[in-house]
Amino acid sequence: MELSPTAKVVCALIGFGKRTGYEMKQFVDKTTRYFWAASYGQIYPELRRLEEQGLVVSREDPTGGRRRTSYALTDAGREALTAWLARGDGLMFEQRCESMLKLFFSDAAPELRVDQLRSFARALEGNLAALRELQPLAPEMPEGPRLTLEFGIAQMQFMVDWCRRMESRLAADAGRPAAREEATRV
Amino acid sequence: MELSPTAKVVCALIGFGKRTGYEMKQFVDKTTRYFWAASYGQIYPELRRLEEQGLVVSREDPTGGRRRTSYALTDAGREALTAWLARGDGLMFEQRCESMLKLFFSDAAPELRVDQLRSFARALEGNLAALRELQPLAPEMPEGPRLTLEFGIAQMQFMVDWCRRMESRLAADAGRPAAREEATRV
DNA sequence: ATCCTCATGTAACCCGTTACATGATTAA
DNA sequence: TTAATCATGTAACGGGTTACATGAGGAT
Repeated sequence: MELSPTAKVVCALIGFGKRTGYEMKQFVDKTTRYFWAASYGQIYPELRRLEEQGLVVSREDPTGGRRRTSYALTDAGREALTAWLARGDGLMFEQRCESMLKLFFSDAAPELRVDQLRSFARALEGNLAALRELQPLAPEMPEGPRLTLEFGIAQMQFMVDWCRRMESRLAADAGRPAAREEATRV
Repeated sequence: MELSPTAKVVCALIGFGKRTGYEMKQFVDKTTRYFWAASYGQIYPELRRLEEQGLVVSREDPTGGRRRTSYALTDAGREALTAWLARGDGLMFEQRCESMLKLFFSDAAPELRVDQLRSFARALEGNLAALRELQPLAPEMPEGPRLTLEFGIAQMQFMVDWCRRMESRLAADAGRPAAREEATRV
């Protein structure tokens, strides 16, 4: 039983104890979004599909007069989930980073390079700050989430540091080659 | 003039000296793919669209009897390109990493954690090796590509190291329970 | 009253990948 | 002559985001 990308997260989220579509989305936005995002437009239809396939069961679970639908894994669902975790595939690591793209092509406008790096670093620092806010909760977390949080922080820190290093390297280089250019050209 | 994501790369590639759709694709696969991929299905239609919009011009440029279409930026195209590079937006950094997702949810099957980490590290080492093969060309590269290559290598190295560190940390944690298991089992 | 949060959903779109078709040239 | 490479293209599909609609309950 091959799960679609979204089906994987959804099953995993149910297995993790997130029972409503709404709750799943909130949780994803707070935790996994840095390496795996999900929108309502994926979650709700996927829950339906998974129920049709018999991997989850729904149950009406209103809070007062407010309707709510809770989901739970069936045996087949639990099986599919552990099978997914056990499979050695899905090692993919994809990035889409417009800042790096701009940096790559920055020779078309070299004077903007340092600024690009600087604003990229600032943006990353925003992410870093958001992750750091979760850190106090780390001792209470299961090992999986704790490890990925730690990774996220380390990774953001690495990228910020790299940008800062490049910034100052470029700033330093800017003096000398300018001097050389001057010497040869003038 | 707001460029679509693909339009940005395509214009930048032409500005960089890549003139045919085929050449662009080869180049992207060798260089930017780690932070920005592109397929024929995007490139060729985009070139058409850009020509309609007057940002590029095409020219029939056959090699022998083999037809070929070369593209060049118009003034409007060059302007759009530098405008894009100058804009402070597009700081987005997106990742999609199934390994991290599995790690996050690994408490559903903790015994698989070390293996997951190990195979993730191996996959990353593949990327790292591919990037290292480009390194000898670095001195000949323009600064932009050289910087992003350096970033790619450092980033992959960082991730591999992180995985290895976690592997041994987890192994050490498991060491005690494992020893206990052995003691009881043998 | 008003606004925020809880909660569910969907339609329109954007975007991108895959897989295939086509055909010429060059290297083995 | 056969395979690989150069070269262009597209149709079908899958997947995801955005924006919106709806409505109840709780807080100010």
